[in-house]
Amino acid sequence: MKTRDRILHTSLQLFNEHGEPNVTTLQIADELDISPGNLYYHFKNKSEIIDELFTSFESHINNLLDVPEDIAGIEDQWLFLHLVFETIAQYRFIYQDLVNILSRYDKIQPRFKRILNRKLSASRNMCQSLVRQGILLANEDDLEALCQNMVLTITYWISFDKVRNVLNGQEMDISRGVYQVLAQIAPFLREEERRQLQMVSQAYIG
Amino acid sequence: MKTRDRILHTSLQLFNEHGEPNVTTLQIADELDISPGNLYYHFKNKSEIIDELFTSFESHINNLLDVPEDIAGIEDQWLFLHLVFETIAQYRFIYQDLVNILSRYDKIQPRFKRILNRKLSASRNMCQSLVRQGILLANEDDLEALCQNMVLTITYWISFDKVRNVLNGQEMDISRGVYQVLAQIAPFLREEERRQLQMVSQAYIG
DNA sequence: GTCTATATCGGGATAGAC
DNA sequence: GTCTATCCCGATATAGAC
Repeated sequence: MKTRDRILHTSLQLFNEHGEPNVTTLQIADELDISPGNLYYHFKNKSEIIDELFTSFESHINNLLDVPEDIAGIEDQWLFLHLVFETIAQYRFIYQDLVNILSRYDKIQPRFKRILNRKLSASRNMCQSLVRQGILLANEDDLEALCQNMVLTITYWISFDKVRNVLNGQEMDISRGVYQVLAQIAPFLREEERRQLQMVSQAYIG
Repeated sequence: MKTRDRILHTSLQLFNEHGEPNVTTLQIADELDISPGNLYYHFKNKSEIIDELFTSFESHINNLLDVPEDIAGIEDQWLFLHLVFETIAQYRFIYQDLVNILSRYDKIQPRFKRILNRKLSASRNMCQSLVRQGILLANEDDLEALCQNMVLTITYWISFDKVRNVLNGQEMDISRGVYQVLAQIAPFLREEERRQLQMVSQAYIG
Protein backbone atom coordinates (compact mmCIF):
# COMPACT_ATOMS: atom_id res chain seq x y z
CA MET A 1 0.00 0.00 0.00
CA LYS A 2 1.43 3.35 -1.05
CA THR A 3 2.10 5.96 1.61
CA ARG A 4 -0.44 8.35 0.15
CA ASP A 5 -3.17 5.76 0.49
CA ARG A 6 -2.07 4.81 3.96
CA ILE A 7 -2.40 8.44 4.97
CA LEU A 8 -5.92 8.56 3.61
CA HIS A 9 -6.83 5.31 5.26
CA THR A 10 -5.50 6.26 8.67
CA SER A 11 -6.93 9.77 8.50
CA LEU A 12 -10.35 8.33 7.84
CA GLN A 13 -10.09 6.03 10.82
CA LEU A 14 -8.91 8.73 13.18
CA PHE A 15 -11.46 11.24 11.91
CA ASN A 16 -14.27 8.76 12.42
CA GLU A 17 -13.06 7.83 15.86
CA HIS A 18 -12.22 11.22 17.31
CA GLY A 19 -13.88 13.72 15.00
CA GLU A 20 -12.02 15.56 12.25
CA PRO A 21 -11.49 18.79 14.22
CA ASN A 22 -9.83 16.85 17.03
CA VAL A 23 -7.31 15.08 14.83
CA THR A 24 -4.07 16.86 13.96
CA THR A 25 -1.79 16.14 11.04
CA LEU A 26 0.88 15.22 13.56
CA GLN A 27 -1.34 12.55 15.10
CA ILE A 28 -1.97 11.09 11.68
CA ALA A 29 1.75 10.98 10.96
CA ASP A 30 2.49 9.47 14.37
CA GLU A 31 -0.09 6.76 13.93
CA LEU A 32 1.59 5.82 10.65
CA ASP A 33 5.11 6.12 12.02
CA ILE A 34 6.04 8.65 9.41
CA SER A 35 7.19 12.23 9.80
CA PRO A 36 4.87 15.21 9.43
CA GLY A 37 7.13 16.41 6.64
CA ASN A 38 6.44 13.21 4.78
CA LEU A 39 2.72 13.69 5.16
CA TYR A 40 3.01 17.17 3.71
CA TYR A 41 4.99 15.80 0.82
CA HIS A 42 1.93 13.80 -0.19
CA PHE A 43 -0.70 16.36 0.70
CA LYS A 44 -0.49 20.11 0.32
CA ASN A 45 -2.55 20.57 3.49
CA LYS A 46 -5.13 19.03 5.73
CA SER A 47 -8.10 20.11 3.65
CA GLU A 48 -6.70 18.21 0.70
CA ILE A 49 -7.00 15.05 2.76
CA ILE A 50 -10.56 15.87 3.70
CA ASP A 51 -11.41 16.78 0.14
CA GLU A 52 -10.04 13.50 -1.13
CA LEU A 53 -11.92 11.50 1.49
CA PHE A 54 -15.10 13.34 0.70
CA THR A 55 -14.67 12.64 -3.00
CA SER A 56 -14.27 9.00 -2.19
CA PHE A 57 -17.40 9.01 -0.06
CA GLU A 58 -19.25 10.89 -2.75
CA SER A 59 -18.48 8.36 -5.42
CA HIS A 60 -19.45 5.44 -3.19
CA ILE A 61 -22.75 6.91 -2.11
CA ASN A 62 -23.64 8.18 -5.56
CA ASN A 63 -23.01 4.74 -6.91
CA LEU A 64 -25.53 3.38 -4.46
CA LEU A 65 -28.10 6.11 -4.83
CA ASP A 66 -28.09 6.06 -8.61
CA VAL A 67 -29.19 2.50 -8.92
CA PRO A 68 -32.59 2.30 -7.31
CA GLU A 69 -34.99 2.79 -10.19
CA ASP A 70 -37.15 0.12 -8.76
CA ILE A 71 -36.50 -1.45 -5.43
CA ALA A 72 -39.66 -3.41 -5.24
CA GLY A 73 -39.59 -5.84 -2.33
CA ILE A 74 -39.26 -5.11 1.35
CA GLU A 75 -36.24 -7.35 1.52
CA ASP A 76 -34.52 -5.40 -1.26
CA GLN A 77 -35.29 -2.14 0.42
CA TRP A 78 -33.79 -3.40 3.62
CA LEU A 79 -30.62 -4.38 1.81
CA PHE A 80 -30.46 -1.11 -0.07
CA LEU A 81 -30.78 0.97 3.08
CA HIS A 82 -28.26 -1.19 4.84
CA LEU A 83 -25.69 -0.51 2.15
CA VAL A 84 -26.38 3.21 2.36
CA PHE A 85 -25.98 3.15 6.13
CA GLU A 86 -22.78 1.17 5.88
CA THR A 87 -21.31 3.71 3.51
CA ILE A 88 -22.27 6.59 5.74
CA ALA A 89 -20.84 4.76 8.73
CA GLN A 90 -17.57 4.33 6.88
CA TYR A 91 -17.34 8.08 6.43
CA ARG A 92 -19.24 9.12 9.50
CA PHE A 93 -16.78 11.88 10.39
CA ILE A 94 -18.49 13.98 7.71
CA TYR A 95 -21.88 13.53 9.32
CA GLN A 96 -20.75 13.89 12.89
CA ASP A 97 -19.43 17.40 12.34
CA LEU A 98 -21.57 18.24 9.37
CA VAL A 99 -22.29 21.91 9.94
CA ASN A 100 -18.73 22.54 11.02
CA ILE A 101 -17.16 20.77 8.07
CA LEU A 102 -19.49 22.33 5.55
CA SER A 103 -18.79 25.78 6.92
CA ARG A 104 -15.00 25.37 6.93
CA TYR A 105 -14.63 23.58 3.60
CA ASP A 106 -17.13 25.44 1.53
CA LYS A 107 -16.31 23.59 -1.67
CA ILE A 108 -18.00 20.46 -0.44
CA GLN A 109 -21.18 22.20 0.60
CA PRO A 110 -22.97 22.04 -2.76
CA ARG A 111 -21.71 18.53 -3.26
CA PHE A 112 -23.21 17.42 0.00
CA LYS A 113 -26.49 19.06 -0.82
CA ARG A 114 -26.55 17.12 -4.06
CA ILE A 115 -26.18 13.93 -2.07
CA LEU A 116 -29.10 14.94 0.12
CA ASN A 117 -31.19 15.48 -2.99
CA ARG A 118 -30.24 12.09 -4.29
CA LYS A 119 -31.23 10.54 -1.00
CA LEU A 120 -34.57 12.23 -1.37
CA SER A 121 -34.99 10.91 -4.89
CA ALA A 122 -34.07 7.42 -3.79
CA SER A 123 -36.61 7.61 -0.96
CA ARG A 124 -39.27 8.79 -3.37
CA ASN A 125 -38.45 6.00 -5.77
CA MET A 126 -38.77 3.44 -3.02
CA CYS A 127 -42.14 4.77 -1.96
CA GLN A 128 -43.48 5.25 -5.44
CA SER A 129 -42.58 1.76 -6.44
CA LEU A 130 -44.69 0.61 -3.50
CA VAL A 131 -47.47 2.94 -4.52
CA ARG A 132 -47.45 1.55 -8.04
CA GLN A 133 -47.70 -1.95 -6.67
CA GLY A 134 -50.69 -0.85 -4.69
CA ILE A 135 -48.92 -1.78 -1.49
CA LEU A 136 -48.53 1.71 -0.10
CA LEU A 137 -51.43 4.06 0.29
CA ALA A 138 -50.84 7.74 0.96
CA ASN A 139 -51.64 11.14 -0.48
CA GLU A 140 -49.06 13.52 -1.92
CA ASP A 141 -48.46 15.53 1.25
CA ASP A 142 -48.08 12.46 3.42
CA LEU A 143 -45.68 10.99 0.94
CA GLU A 144 -43.58 14.12 0.83
CA ALA A 145 -43.38 14.42 4.61
CA LEU A 146 -42.55 10.74 4.83
CA CYS A 147 -39.66 10.99 2.39
CA GLN A 148 -38.25 14.05 4.11
CA ASN A 149 -38.27 12.21 7.39
CA MET A 150 -36.65 9.20 5.80
CA VAL A 151 -33.81 11.37 4.54
CA LEU A 152 -33.45 12.96 7.96
CA THR A 153 -33.17 9.58 9.61
CA ILE A 154 -30.74 8.29 7.01
CA THR A 155 -28.63 11.37 7.51
CA TYR A 156 -28.54 11.53 11.28
CA TRP A 157 -29.20 8.08 12.64
CA ILE A 158 -25.55 7.22 13.06
CA SER A 159 -24.75 10.45 14.86
CA PHE A 160 -27.81 9.98 17.03
CA ASP A 161 -26.77 6.47 17.87
CA LYS A 162 -23.26 7.65 18.67
CA VAL A 163 -24.48 10.33 21.04
CA ARG A 164 -26.65 7.90 22.91
CA ASN A 165 -24.45 4.85 22.95
CA VAL A 166 -21.13 4.82 21.19
CA LEU A 167 -19.58 7.72 23.10
CA ASN A 168 -19.46 5.34 26.02
CA GLY A 169 -18.05 2.37 24.23
CA GLN A 170 -21.10 0.55 22.98
CA GLU A 171 -21.31 -0.81 19.46
CA MET A 172 -22.92 1.09 16.62
CA ASP A 173 -26.24 -0.38 15.51
CA ILE A 174 -26.79 0.07 11.79
CA SER A 175 -29.63 -2.41 11.48
CA ARG A 176 -31.60 -0.46 13.99
CA GLY A 177 -31.22 2.58 11.77
CA VAL A 178 -32.52 0.69 8.78
CA TYR A 179 -35.44 -0.40 10.88
CA GLN A 180 -36.17 3.15 11.98
CA VAL A 181 -36.38 4.25 8.36
CA LEU A 182 -38.65 1.45 7.25
CA ALA A 183 -40.79 1.82 10.36
CA GLN A 184 -41.81 5.17 8.96
CA ILE A 185 -43.18 3.52 5.85
CA ALA A 186 -44.84 0.73 7.77
CA PRO A 187 -48.05 2.45 8.87
CA PHE A 188 -48.86 3.24 5.23
CA LEU A 189 -48.46 -0.36 4.12
CA ARG A 190 -51.15 -2.93 3.53
CA GLU A 191 -51.66 -5.33 6.40
CA GLU A 192 -49.87 -8.15 4.63
CA GLU A 193 -46.72 -6.25 3.72
CA ARG A 194 -46.68 -4.72 7.16
CA ARG A 195 -46.44 -8.18 8.69
CA GLN A 196 -43.77 -9.06 6.17
CA LEU A 197 -41.73 -6.03 7.23
CA GLN A 198 -42.15 -7.10 10.82
CA MET A 199 -40.73 -10.52 9.95
CA VAL A 200 -37.75 -9.07 8.13
CA SER A 201 -37.07 -6.67 10.98
CA GLN A 202 -37.12 -9.41 13.55
CA ALA A 203 -34.75 -11.44 11.44
CA TYR A 204 -32.18 -8.65 11.44
CA ILE A 205 -32.71 -7.08 14.83
CA GLY A 206 -34.17 -9.77 17.05
CA MET B 1 -27.14 44.57 31.66
CA LYS B 2 -24.09 43.35 33.53
CA THR B 3 -20.95 42.56 31.57
CA ARG B 4 -21.03 38.94 32.54
CA ASP B 5 -24.49 38.57 31.08
CA ARG B 6 -23.56 40.50 27.98
CA ILE B 7 -20.72 38.06 27.43
CA LEU B 8 -23.07 35.13 27.72
CA HIS B 9 -25.59 36.75 25.42
CA THR B 10 -23.08 37.63 22.72
CA SER B 11 -21.33 34.28 22.96
CA LEU B 12 -24.62 32.52 22.38
CA GLN B 13 -25.33 34.60 19.31
CA LEU B 14 -21.90 34.11 17.81
CA PHE B 15 -21.87 30.40 18.61
CA ASN B 16 -25.25 29.91 16.97
CA GLU B 17 -24.24 31.89 13.93
CA HIS B 18 -20.75 30.57 13.29
CA GLY B 19 -20.50 27.39 15.33
CA GLU B 20 -18.83 27.27 18.72
CA PRO B 21 -15.50 25.88 17.49
CA ASN B 22 -15.17 28.76 15.03
CA VAL B 23 -15.66 31.49 17.59
CA THR B 24 -12.68 32.68 19.62
CA THR B 25 -12.75 34.46 22.95
CA LEU B 26 -11.15 37.42 21.20
CA GLN B 27 -14.03 37.65 18.74
CA ILE B 28 -16.48 37.63 21.58
CA ALA B 29 -14.61 40.42 23.32
CA ASP B 30 -14.31 42.42 20.10
CA GLU B 31 -18.00 42.13 19.40
CA LEU B 32 -18.69 43.56 22.86
CA ASP B 33 -15.97 46.20 22.63
CA ILE B 34 -14.32 44.93 25.74
CA SER B 35 -10.83 43.55 26.22
CA PRO B 36 -10.04 39.84 26.30
CA GLY B 37 -8.64 40.39 29.76
CA ASN B 38 -11.99 41.66 30.87
CA LEU B 39 -13.68 38.60 29.48
CA TYR B 40 -11.32 36.40 31.43
CA TYR B 41 -12.05 38.36 34.55
CA HIS B 42 -15.64 37.19 34.32
CA PHE B 43 -14.98 33.68 33.07
CA LYS B 44 -12.12 31.40 34.00
CA ASN B 45 -12.04 30.00 30.48
CA LYS B 46 -14.07 29.34 27.36
CA SER B 47 -15.58 26.13 28.63
CA GLU B 48 -17.05 27.97 31.58
CA ILE B 49 -19.02 30.06 29.10
CA ILE B 50 -20.21 26.98 27.31
CA ASP B 51 -21.05 25.27 30.54
CA GLU B 52 -23.11 28.20 31.69
CA LEU B 53 -24.96 28.44 28.38
CA PHE B 54 -25.66 24.74 28.48
CA THR B 55 -26.99 25.00 32.00
CA SER B 56 -29.29 27.74 30.86
CA PHE B 57 -30.50 25.65 27.94
CA GLU B 58 -30.92 22.67 30.21
CA SER B 59 -33.15 24.50 32.62
CA HIS B 60 -35.31 25.93 29.83
CA ILE B 61 -35.80 22.65 28.06
CA ASN B 62 -36.35 20.68 31.25
CA ASN B 63 -38.98 23.15 32.24
CA LEU B 64 -40.78 22.45 29.01
CA LEU B 65 -40.31 18.71 29.00
CA ASP B 66 -41.43 18.22 32.57
CA VAL B 67 -44.90 19.59 32.06
CA PRO B 68 -46.55 17.33 29.54
CA GLU B 69 -48.39 14.82 31.64
CA ASP B 70 -51.27 15.03 29.29
CA ILE B 71 -51.12 16.98 26.09
CA ALA B 72 -54.38 15.86 24.75
CA GLY B 73 -55.36 17.85 21.67
CA ILE B 74 -53.56 18.15 18.38
CA GLU B 75 -53.46 21.89 18.79
CA ASP B 76 -51.78 21.59 22.19
CA GLN B 77 -49.24 19.17 20.81
CA TRP B 78 -48.42 21.55 18.03
CA LEU B 79 -47.85 24.33 20.53
CA PHE B 80 -45.80 22.14 22.81
CA LEU B 81 -43.51 21.02 20.01
CA HIS B 82 -43.18 24.54 18.77
CA LEU B 83 -41.93 25.69 22.15
CA VAL B 84 -39.45 22.84 22.27
CA PHE B 85 -38.17 23.70 18.81
CA GLU B 86 -37.87 27.35 19.68
CA THR B 87 -35.78 26.54 22.71
CA ILE B 88 -33.51 24.28 20.71
CA ALA B 89 -33.20 26.95 18.03
CA GLN B 90 -32.16 29.46 20.66
CA TYR B 91 -29.29 27.18 21.68
CA ARG B 92 -28.73 25.51 18.37
CA PHE B 93 -24.94 25.73 18.61
CA ILE B 94 -25.12 22.74 20.94
CA TYR B 95 -26.98 20.68 18.38
CA GLN B 96 -25.01 21.79 15.37
CA ASP B 97 -21.74 20.47 16.75
CA LEU B 98 -23.19 17.93 19.08
CA VAL B 99 -20.67 15.11 18.84
CA ASN B 100 -17.81 17.56 18.92
CA ILE B 101 -19.08 19.48 21.92
CA LEU B 102 -19.99 16.37 23.87
CA SER B 103 -16.56 14.89 23.24
CA ARG B 104 -14.67 18.02 24.28
CA TYR B 105 -16.78 18.98 27.28
CA ASP B 106 -17.41 15.62 28.77
CA LYS B 107 -19.26 16.96 31.79
CA ILE B 108 -22.26 17.86 29.71
CA GLN B 109 -22.49 14.48 28.04
CA PRO B 110 -24.60 12.76 30.70
CA ARG B 111 -26.68 15.88 31.05
CA PHE B 112 -27.47 15.91 27.37
CA LYS B 113 -28.37 12.26 27.44
CA ARG B 114 -30.80 12.98 30.22
CA ILE B 115 -32.44 15.58 28.00
CA LEU B 116 -32.74 13.01 25.24
CA ASN B 117 -34.42 10.66 27.66
CA ARG B 118 -36.85 13.35 28.69
CA LYS B 119 -37.66 14.04 25.07
CA LEU B 120 -38.41 10.37 24.70
CA SER B 121 -40.66 10.40 27.74
CA ALA B 122 -42.47 13.46 26.47
CA SER B 123 -43.00 11.79 23.10
CA ARG B 124 -44.32 8.69 24.79
CA ASN B 125 -46.67 10.76 26.90
CA MET B 126 -48.02 12.51 23.84
CA CYS B 127 -48.65 9.25 22.06
CA GLN B 128 -50.05 7.43 25.04
CA SER B 129 -52.48 10.21 25.76
CA LEU B 130 -53.74 9.73 22.21
CA VAL B 131 -53.88 5.99 22.70
CA ARG B 132 -55.94 6.40 25.87
CA GLN B 133 -58.36 8.61 24.01
CA GLY B 134 -58.69 5.91 21.41
CA ILE B 135 -57.45 8.28 18.76
CA LEU B 136 -54.16 6.57 18.06
CA LEU B 137 -53.95 2.92 17.18
CA ALA B 138 -50.61 1.14 17.22
CA ASN B 139 -48.90 -1.82 18.82
CA GLU B 140 -46.01 -1.58 21.25
CA ASP B 141 -43.21 -1.94 18.69
CA ASP B 142 -44.71 0.60 16.32
CA LEU B 143 -45.14 3.01 19.16
CA GLU B 144 -41.58 2.61 20.31
CA ALA B 145 -40.15 3.10 16.81
CA LEU B 146 -42.40 6.09 16.33
CA CYS B 147 -41.23 7.79 19.51
CA GLN B 148 -37.59 7.17 18.71
CA ASN B 149 -38.06 8.79 15.34
CA MET B 150 -39.87 11.70 16.89
CA VAL B 151 -36.93 12.31 19.19
CA LEU B 152 -34.52 12.05 16.30
CA THR B 153 -36.47 14.63 14.33
CA ILE B 154 -36.78 16.93 17.31
CA THR B 155 -33.06 16.66 17.87
CA TYR B 156 -31.80 17.15 14.34
CA TRP B 157 -34.42 19.03 12.37
CA ILE B 158 -32.83 22.40 12.92
CA SER B 159 -29.39 21.22 11.88
CA PHE B 160 -30.91 19.48 8.89
CA ASP B 161 -32.72 22.62 7.91
CA LYS B 162 -29.56 24.65 8.31
CA VAL B 163 -27.53 22.35 6.10
CA ARG B 164 -30.12 22.49 3.35
CA ASN B 165 -31.15 26.12 3.52
CA VAL B 166 -29.76 28.41 6.13
CA LEU B 167 -26.10 28.01 5.19
CA ASN B 168 -26.98 30.03 2.13
CA GLY B 169 -28.94 32.73 3.82
CA GLN B 170 -32.48 31.40 3.88
CA GLU B 171 -34.64 31.60 6.96
CA MET B 172 -34.93 28.79 9.44
CA ASP B 173 -38.30 27.03 9.35
CA ILE B 174 -39.36 25.81 12.76
CA SER B 175 -42.99 25.17 11.92
CA ARG B 176 -41.94 22.78 9.22
CA GLY B 177 -40.02 20.85 11.87
CA VAL B 178 -43.08 20.64 14.08
CA TYR B 179 -45.01 19.39 11.10
CA GLN B 180 -42.41 16.75 10.34
CA VAL B 181 -42.74 15.39 13.86
CA LEU B 182 -46.50 15.30 13.87
CA ALA B 183 -46.57 13.85 10.37
CA GLN B 184 -45.04 10.76 11.87
CA ILE B 185 -47.96 10.33 14.19
CA ALA B 186 -50.51 11.09 11.50
CA PRO B 187 -50.76 7.69 9.79
CA PHE B 188 -51.66 6.09 13.11
CA LEU B 189 -54.49 8.51 13.78
CA ARG B 190 -58.17 8.01 13.22
CA GLU B 191 -59.48 9.53 10.02
CA GLU B 192 -61.09 12.42 11.80
CA GLU B 193 -58.09 13.49 13.84
CA ARG B 194 -55.91 13.05 10.81
CA ARG B 195 -57.96 15.61 8.96
CA GLN B 196 -57.80 17.85 11.96
CA LEU B 197 -54.02 17.65 11.98
CA GLN B 198 -54.03 18.51 8.31
CA MET B 199 -56.06 21.62 9.05
CA VAL B 200 -53.75 22.74 11.84
CA SER B 201 -50.72 22.13 9.65
CA GLN B 202 -52.09 24.18 6.83
CA ALA B 203 -52.86 26.97 9.22
CA TYR B 204 -49.26 27.16 10.34
CA ILE B 205 -47.40 26.25 7.19
CA GLY B 206 -49.65 27.11 4.30
C1' DG C 1 10.19 9.59 -0.59
C1' DT C 2 11.43 10.38 3.81
C1' DC C 3 13.58 12.65 7.62
C1' DT C 4 14.73 16.54 11.20
C1' DA C 5 14.38 21.00 12.35
C1' DT C 6 12.07 25.01 12.40
C1' DA C 7 9.14 28.89 11.05
C1' DT C 8 4.64 30.82 11.61
C1' DC C 9 0.42 31.71 13.27
C1' DG C 10 -3.59 31.91 16.07
C1' DG C 11 -6.17 30.99 20.07
C1' DG C 12 -6.40 30.45 25.13
C1' DA C 13 -5.06 32.36 29.09
C1' DT C 14 -2.33 35.34 32.69
C1' DA C 15 0.09 39.52 34.90
C1' DG C 16 -0.09 43.73 36.51
C1' DA C 17 -1.31 48.63 35.89
C1' DC C 18 -5.22 51.69 36.26
C1' DG D 1 -14.10 45.99 36.57
C1' DT D 2 -11.48 47.02 32.86
C1' DC D 3 -7.36 47.68 30.13
C1' DT D 4 -2.71 46.59 27.74
C1' DA D 5 0.83 43.66 27.14
C1' DT D 6 2.43 39.36 26.91
C1' DC D 7 3.11 34.46 27.52
C1' DC D 8 2.35 29.87 26.15
C1' DC D 9 1.23 26.26 23.51
C1' DG D 10 -0.39 23.45 19.95
C1' DA D 11 -1.38 22.98 15.12
C1' DT D 12 -0.26 23.91 10.31
C1' DA D 13 3.02 24.14 7.18
C1' DT D 14 7.87 24.76 5.10
C1' DA D 15 13.08 24.23 4.36
C1' DG D 16 16.61 21.65 3.36
C1' DA D 17 19.46 17.49 4.25
C1' DC D 18 19.63 12.55 3.19
